[in-house]
Amino acid sequence: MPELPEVETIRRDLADRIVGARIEEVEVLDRRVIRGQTPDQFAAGLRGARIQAVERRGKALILVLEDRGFLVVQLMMTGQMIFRADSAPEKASKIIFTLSNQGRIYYNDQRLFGRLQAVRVLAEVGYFRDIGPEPLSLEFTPQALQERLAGRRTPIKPLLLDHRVVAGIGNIYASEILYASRIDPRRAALTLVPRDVRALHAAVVAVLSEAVALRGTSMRDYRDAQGEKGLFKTRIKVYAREGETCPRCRTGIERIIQNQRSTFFCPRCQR
DNA sequence: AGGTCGACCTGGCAGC
DNA sequence: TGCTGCCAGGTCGACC
Repeated sequence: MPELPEVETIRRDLADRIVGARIEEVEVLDRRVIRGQTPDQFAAGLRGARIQAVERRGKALILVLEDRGFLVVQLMMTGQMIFRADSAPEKASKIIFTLSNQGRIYYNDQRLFGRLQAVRVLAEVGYFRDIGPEPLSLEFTPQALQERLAGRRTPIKPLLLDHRVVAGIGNIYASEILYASRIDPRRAALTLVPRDVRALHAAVVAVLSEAVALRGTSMRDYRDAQGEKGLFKTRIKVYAREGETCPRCRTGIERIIQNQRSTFFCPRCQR
């Protein structure tokens, strides 16, 4: 589900509420969301751990545990991390963490694609191997982007979804970023000239920054750590707007399939 | 190595 | 009221 802006929103919300608390109990209601360990091992490894910080890398949420390693949460399509003071499990609740501050975190996941791993070092998590730059950090420059696109014959849209190129962009923001930079999603990456790459870089930063400021996009399932929707949906220009008109030129927005995933774009002003 | 595709899951919704 | 098919914020491993 969530892309960088959504995970970052959850990270900030959780950091305000759980840093300094201890995990007192862990109830695993569906073992399929746990990776690399049995539910008993997973729970035993986390019980008693103090939460030192809540971080994020790409779309992964990282709970830093004092002297106990890390809890890495990948929400995938429909995962949620909801913090509540009262008891409120839902049908989709798969793990319940009870904390020392009277609160609970409900890991909810409709489709069960999400995964949680308790690890000693982050390198144990496959997703972090070869992960690209954080798009809202100083390391993400037009040059860094150019280097990662050089020589690639793949269309630019699926490359934006590749977290080894740049971390944290998903299917909604990939379409929005290409619209903002006026680049046709079907163009092979190696056809982008330096001016295109600069425009693309600027759009990545601008779109993701605004989406973070508006607490992400709720198309269907996304909720922040309080269970509230994000506000960026009103700013969406093309995603899921097939047949509506382009805000810039009034041409009809089209939907195509690339690597089995929908892409939305304006065929007139994206070139 | 780079590129593409199926698999993993559940549920909502449109159309008949 | 069904039923069917399509669609969904992601990642990974298996192929060519």
